[in-house]
Amino acid sequence: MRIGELARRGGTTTRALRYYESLGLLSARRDANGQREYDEADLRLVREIRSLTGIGFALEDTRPFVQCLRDGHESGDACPASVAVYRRKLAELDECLARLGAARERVRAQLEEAEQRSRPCGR
Amino acid sequence: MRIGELARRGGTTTRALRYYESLGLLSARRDANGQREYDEADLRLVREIRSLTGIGFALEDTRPFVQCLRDGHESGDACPASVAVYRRKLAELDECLARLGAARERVRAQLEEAEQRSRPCGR
DNA sequence: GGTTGCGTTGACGTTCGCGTCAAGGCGGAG
DNA sequence: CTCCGCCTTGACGCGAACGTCAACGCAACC
Repeated sequence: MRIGELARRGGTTTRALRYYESLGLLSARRDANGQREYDEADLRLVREIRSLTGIGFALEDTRPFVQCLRDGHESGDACPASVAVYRRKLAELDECLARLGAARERVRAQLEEAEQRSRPCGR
Repeated sequence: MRIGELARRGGTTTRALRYYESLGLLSARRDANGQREYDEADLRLVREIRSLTGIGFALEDTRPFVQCLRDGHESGDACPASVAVYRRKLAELDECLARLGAARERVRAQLEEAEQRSRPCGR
């Protein structure tokens, strides 16, 4: 299949696919006219990338998963490097959740205080 | 006071202050040499901006608070527009927390699953 | 022959909040 | 005089993940 079909089936755009290629995440054979030619394995890679970035992974973070699939594993997270990314991401998410939770609490307190001031005498 | 002192006392940089001015958040009188001249009220504005951005507010979100102080209110959040930003931010934070919490759960589940596969027979 | 639809590369634009030069002016100390 | 420290404007850089446009080629259809 060519790049347009891969984009449609992968739920993305041709621009994104070329971008992934520029990062070395994807590679393509070329046909007689110099057009990129992909197969089902490439579609699998694209779906892995989109699935992970959909969760909030950076493109760089998807690299071990893609490599894992390329190495013939049936799942992108079957390799230690991928699992390490999971762990790191989990820690990042926990830290981010803590910061946001603290921020939320500060905003909530400020809001409450401001509302108190606007109704000085109860209720 | 001039821009360097305002930056120090406000806990930021001269570059940031000029940037705020370019956004219309800050304004400055000029002395005979064309240099920016600030007073304590300006310092107050800068501290309001820094305080809010420190919580995670975008610079645009600080505008109502700054305007509120300029209008003579003793607190930047004494105006309805500021309180509205509080509410909006609170909602944004809640949504963000929900998304991140869901992402965290997905990653955690993936991680657990991957670890199961790597130790097929328990323990 | 012209149009449509697919592909190609290259390069600039976007968003945010500044950082980091560049090139110069002004005032005071030594 | 030079040097230092402060100030001025203007302009480019950054990082992420592409969007968008330009200008072109190739194949098929009418």
